[in-house]
Amino acid sequence: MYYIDVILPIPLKQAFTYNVNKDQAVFLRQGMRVSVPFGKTKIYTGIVYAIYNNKKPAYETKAIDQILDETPIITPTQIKHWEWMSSYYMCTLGEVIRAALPSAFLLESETIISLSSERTEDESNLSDDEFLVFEALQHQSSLHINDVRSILDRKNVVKVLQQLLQKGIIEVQEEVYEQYTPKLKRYVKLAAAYTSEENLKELLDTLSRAPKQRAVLMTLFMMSAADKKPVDAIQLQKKSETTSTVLKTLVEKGILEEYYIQKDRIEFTGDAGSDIKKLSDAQEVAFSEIKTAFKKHDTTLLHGVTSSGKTEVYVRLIEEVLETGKQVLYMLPEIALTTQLISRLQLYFGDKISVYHSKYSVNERVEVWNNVLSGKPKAQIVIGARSSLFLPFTNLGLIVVDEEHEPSFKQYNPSPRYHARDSAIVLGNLHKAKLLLGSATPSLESYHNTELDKYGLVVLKNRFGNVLLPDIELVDIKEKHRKKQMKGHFSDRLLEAMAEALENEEQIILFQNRRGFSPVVECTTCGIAPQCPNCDVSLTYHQYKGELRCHYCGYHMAMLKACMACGSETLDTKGFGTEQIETELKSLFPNASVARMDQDTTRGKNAYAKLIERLDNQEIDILVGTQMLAKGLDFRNINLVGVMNADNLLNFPDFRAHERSFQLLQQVSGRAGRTQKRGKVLIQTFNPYHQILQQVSVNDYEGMYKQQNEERYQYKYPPFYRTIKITFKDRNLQKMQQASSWFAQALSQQLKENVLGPEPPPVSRVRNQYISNVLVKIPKQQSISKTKDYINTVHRSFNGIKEFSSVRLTIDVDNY
DNA sequence: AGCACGCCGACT
DNA sequence: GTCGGCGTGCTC
Repeated sequence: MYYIDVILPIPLKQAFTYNVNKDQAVFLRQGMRVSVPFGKTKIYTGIVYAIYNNKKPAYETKAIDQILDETPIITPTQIKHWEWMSSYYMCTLGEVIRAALPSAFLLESETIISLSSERTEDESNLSDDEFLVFEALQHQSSLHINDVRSILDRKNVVKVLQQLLQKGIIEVQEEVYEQYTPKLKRYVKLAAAYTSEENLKELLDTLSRAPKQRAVLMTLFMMSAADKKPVDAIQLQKKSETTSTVLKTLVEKGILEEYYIQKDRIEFTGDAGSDIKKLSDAQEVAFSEIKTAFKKHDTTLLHGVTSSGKTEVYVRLIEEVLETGKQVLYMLPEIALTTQLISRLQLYFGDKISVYHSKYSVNERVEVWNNVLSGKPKAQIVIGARSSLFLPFTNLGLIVVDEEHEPSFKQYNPSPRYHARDSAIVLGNLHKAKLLLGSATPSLESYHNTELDKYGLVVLKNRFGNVLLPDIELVDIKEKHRKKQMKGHFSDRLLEAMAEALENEEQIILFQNRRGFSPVVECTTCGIAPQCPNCDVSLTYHQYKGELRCHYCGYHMAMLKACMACGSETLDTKGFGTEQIETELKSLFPNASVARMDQDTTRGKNAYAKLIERLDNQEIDILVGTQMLAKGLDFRNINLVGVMNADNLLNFPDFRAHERSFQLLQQVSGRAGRTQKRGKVLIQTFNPYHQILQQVSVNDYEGMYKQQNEERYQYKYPPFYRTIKITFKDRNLQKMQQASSWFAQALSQQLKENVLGPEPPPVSRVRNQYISNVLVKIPKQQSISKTKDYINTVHRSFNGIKEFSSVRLTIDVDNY
């Protein structure tokens, strides 16, 4: 008897052992997929981890269902990388696998719900439950039955789904086995029987009374004579100006033969091979400095101010690596992965680029995966979001992590809660590849690492073409309020600058880090704000639908006419969002065309691209938006950027709030004045003397770094201490509190004062679940892996306590 | 995680 | 009397 250990994509620590026969054992390799029965009913896809015949397990083994691959789809290097991830981020290998493999690789024996592709019905006549499902599908492309159960918080969801199906809102997919379907293209050729000249002549004679069919044949001959390539059925139909019926008849008569060739979905057809732009002197210096740095350090940080032309430097570096025949991974945060950037890179590298991120369909992702695995030239450069680091590289030479400081490189949910930048560094080591981190505002950790000489550092101080950095001015709106120089949320200073810009036919960007109309509705009589019944937050007012919504669970209700608590009609809005700015603008500048960019307006597939296009065509004068604005927008005609209120960024309750504010404000400012004319940035704030704002206004990254680093040291935060956050959730408040206290106590037996909490987060209840956090701080000299071992030990004993079995627990390593 | 098994309340 | 609620325990 032979046995294999299989890793299943579920959050269970162990591998599972199945028996196979000798033939299977000889055929199987580590990294192949098998489908296996699991539990009473389910069939799962698993990855073969080990094959052996000596040690018989103590329990009965089941036989596998079938082998799904001819050759491994996962490389040994990937397995090593994933093992590191699972131990470092304290999750199971199965969870890593689930995140890593394109879902088409994992067969599902379940119903999958997605939004209908041809949706005509509007969403207004949906019941509450139906709307919740609809809303959830806006955020993730597909749901399982169980997701729907948890969203609606009840078991019987069939009725709701049937309604939605009937209304044409959703579609369901049932039990797909192998989900990947190759795209096939239809070709035609002359049947073998007619290839001899005699037969052909005879054939043409018999067709003399069928001129249409004859014409098709003649066109076919012409086409195959012109270029010796196979003749595409659709092309033939077009060229011979005929219908599909005629073609079909010819096939049915046995004169033509149809055949299919597998085709790649992603095909780059534009012109490629544009010459790589000549680097400016500064870029050239940076380029050679990077190469020098790489001799000493595998990882180097490129700190270049906004629009200093970092991309061109990457391009040169990539070009050099390509010449050695190695693969390149270029990672970007999801939001920065715009068509603008991709097509720019395609100009240089053409069809050597593959793109990999969440907007791509499962089939497209499988194709990229296979191309990378087999080292195809068209996947020599992969540009992608954080999940692209799971691809089966065989020969990686360089990883570029652009916008290295972006928080979206860290995955929060679901597990594995990995940081793509840090995981990329490990991946690079495994491949002995070089790593370049790039940012205009590096994260404190990375900059700190350059100070410790762990990373190399290369600086690009000036903007490309010596364009000046924008002039940043702080506007004291406390003062302006006092002097009654505010119109709504606009200071006279901002209005003045806007009027001038409009006069000059320049475009304006306004930044407000909050969507919706106004976050809180409050009764001015009794001071009570409407709360979400499921979560511990106030509801947000959305004007366009006349609704109050919860951003955490999706709960919504009609806007109130009177206060629920005291009945008086003195409801007022507090705080403000993008929507309100938009409304105010319409009365302040009735002639300007205003657009809004936030999660609500960029929901559809092409909405974002359309907005960009309109902006590019100067159809928009003023663009109001959230942080989405900060990335990748590169337009010539924007000279004024207004930040409506910097304070809500600075007051965010997180130890990184100041660093993040600096980064975000710098990024937003970078949108202004990308041409010769110097850009202008106005930042409205109640607190113009805040250190961070002062540092932003004079572009003092170093100063910010020094000061923040000092604070981190003082308060024992990263990069000096590492942190691990353990979260407890339960519907029952008491149980949750008991469980988290027990855990914290158990931890502090050994970790002493470095265990903080349990402490409820700012939003302490979401979807009727009470939440509490325990934070473990790890001093530099303390072993990280030993600390984790200890946490695991405590976790195991915790799992043995029956009273706590309903409490959900998650562990987030490096929770920043 | 997912699922079955098993034991208690509001309905035909 | 049943349908369905979620607590409990197991999965090679």
